[in-house]
Amino acid sequence: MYRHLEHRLAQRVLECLQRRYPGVALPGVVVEQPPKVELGDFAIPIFPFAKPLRVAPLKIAETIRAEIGAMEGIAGMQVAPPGYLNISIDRAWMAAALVADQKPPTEIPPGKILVEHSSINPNKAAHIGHLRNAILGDTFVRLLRYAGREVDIQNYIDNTGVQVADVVVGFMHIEKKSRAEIEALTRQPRFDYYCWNLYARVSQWYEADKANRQLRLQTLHAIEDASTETAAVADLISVAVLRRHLETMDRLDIEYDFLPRESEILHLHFWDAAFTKLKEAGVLTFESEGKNEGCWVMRRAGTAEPNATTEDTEDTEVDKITEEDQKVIVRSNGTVGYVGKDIAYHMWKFGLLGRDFGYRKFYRYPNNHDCWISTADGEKDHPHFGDVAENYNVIDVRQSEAQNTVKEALRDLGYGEAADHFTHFSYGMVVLTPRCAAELGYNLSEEEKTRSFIGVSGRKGFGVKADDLLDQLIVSAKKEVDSRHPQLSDPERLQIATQIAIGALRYFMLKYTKQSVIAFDFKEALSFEGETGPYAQYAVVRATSIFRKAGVDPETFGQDAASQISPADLAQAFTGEAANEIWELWLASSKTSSVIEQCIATTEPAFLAKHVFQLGQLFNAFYHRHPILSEPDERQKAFLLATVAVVRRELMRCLAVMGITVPPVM
RNA sequence: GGGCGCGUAGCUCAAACGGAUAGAGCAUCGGAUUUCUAAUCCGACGGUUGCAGGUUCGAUUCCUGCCGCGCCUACCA
Repeated sequence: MYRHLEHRLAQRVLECLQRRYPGVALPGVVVEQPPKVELGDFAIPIFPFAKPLRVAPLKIAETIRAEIGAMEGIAGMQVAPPGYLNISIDRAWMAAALVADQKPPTEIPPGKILVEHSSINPNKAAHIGHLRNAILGDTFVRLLRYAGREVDIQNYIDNTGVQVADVVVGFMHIEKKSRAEIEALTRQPRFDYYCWNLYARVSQWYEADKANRQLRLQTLHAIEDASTETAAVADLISVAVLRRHLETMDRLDIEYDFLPRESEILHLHFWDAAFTKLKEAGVLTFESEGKNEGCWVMRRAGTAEPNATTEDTEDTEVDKITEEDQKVIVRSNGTVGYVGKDIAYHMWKFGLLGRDFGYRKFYRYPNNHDCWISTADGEKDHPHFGDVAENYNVIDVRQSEAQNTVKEALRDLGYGEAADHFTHFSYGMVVLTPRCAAELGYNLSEEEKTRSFIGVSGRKGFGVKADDLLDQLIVSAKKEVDSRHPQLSDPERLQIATQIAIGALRYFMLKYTKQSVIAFDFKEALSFEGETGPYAQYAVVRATSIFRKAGVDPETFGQDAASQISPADLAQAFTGEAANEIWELWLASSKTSSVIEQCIATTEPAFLAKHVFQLGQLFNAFYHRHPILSEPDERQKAFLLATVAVVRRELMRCLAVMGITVPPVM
């Protein structure tokens, strides 16, 4: 409702100005919140209009106030120096809408959205960096679904790359294991941990004797040919590790719909179809000399085009790209690189390739949801993937240039629409503090000791594994739950501890803005106090507890409250100086849709985490100041209970979007 | 060398589109529970927003230069 009002207000103000000053080009109306509730609920800075209108800000504000007319939901407007228009919401009106949980209809853009996230190399256990990716991606999916959008979740699997090849080398050439032995190993619990250690050993083995690297190339080559024994082993390993990744992410309530694999992009010749179109459109050029002789190259994204400004229509001569600005797409030996495959894959995503994967069911979640995987020959009946209107790739910032190159390739192919709806959801790395590195027993080199942080390295086997972190969080939470609720059964306490652990982990990964580098530290990640997931969960638990003691069901209380509390009661409750504090809580509760809209528009889930914390803070302060069950005035008591019901509902909603559930007690 | 990003309190981070007195958490110190759970609340302490200019009514935010740090810049993925 807040969001609806916000939009309507901005529109009305603009209309008012256009009516009063016709023909003048005006900047957009910005709606923000005044620094204090006493000043009002919305604030519109008028300064930007002063120049184009050639009128003093205060005077313009006064004009709007006088001429805008009545608006449903708005109680009044005030002009504030040096040039703000402050607007007060009709508190009783807004509160009644909130109690009744009214949602104004919204227009939902047509078309399906594809969110690609996780995309972990299937050669070792997932670590904290992958957790950040998956949690950001999954939360973004939940944001979109909350906004009514249809979303497909894809997890791209690079099962034929160097990283898988390295582990295959480890099994076949260092450990000299047979296919049957490897198969037996894949059935052991946490096979991905085994691979984690082996992968680190392979890297050392390469270091020890450079000649060993020959095997990497041979193996890589063999994997691409599906008929080889090596390819069979690689498939065995990558599928087993992939399954482990799905299990790990499922612990956090993260699910996928489809797992497209690089092997199918190769075997179903996606690239051939894309290559033809890229050549026809002149996106790729053949280099006949220089260091990239014999390669098909394209311009790297972000490098300037020579005559971008001068628009000569007749100049069809292909612009020479300097070697430095060239991105090799097809190598001189005829094989295609990663960016090329990615271009083909993205053409498929937008339904522009003219080819499709085969599909088969791969993994069934406990809730019976099926996750599909790509295959050469698939099942006849399968859901329709791809052909989407919008695409978001959750990939860390190091791939910005590659992502932009794919986007520009789409644009240069003439698919401007697709390029415009291609979004690289970029985020910063998770790194380790030197203290954390020391706790993990890692010996820092002299050079590393001087740094403020150390990067996670799968190659060195250096990092915090996702399952380990989650296990540690659960143990830590369980200790607290055990001491607080000894009367509960052990499985019940474990269940609660798990919910708290997930809440802490997901909140931790979401509270930082996405571009910031997270310096991982066990002390902060394992904290359950202050700005954390458990803080917000605890606020809801307290709210639930009030209803339990009052013998009222909070879920159905809304409808009852709407009939029991009259608009006059609400108006009464929000009058007077002291009422500002409770109103602030209602106001914050009304913002869910507005905050979620902002998160989507800016691809920034951290705003929601911030909002949840602020709402929790306001509620906890309210909780301390207002004893509810002992309130003698029945009408006041009903109002306070309605307040708790609304805050509880909105907090749970926001937490659900973050993938966080709330235990019955804490 | 070129490109992208970052630099805010002791530490970790906010402040979308330039706006009202730059805010939180942690840490430190001092308080609060006969009450709906103290995983909570209240208070104190803590700032030349890396440096120097510029743009303007107004700059943490935009522009230029400099300093420091990170990433990208492979016929790897």
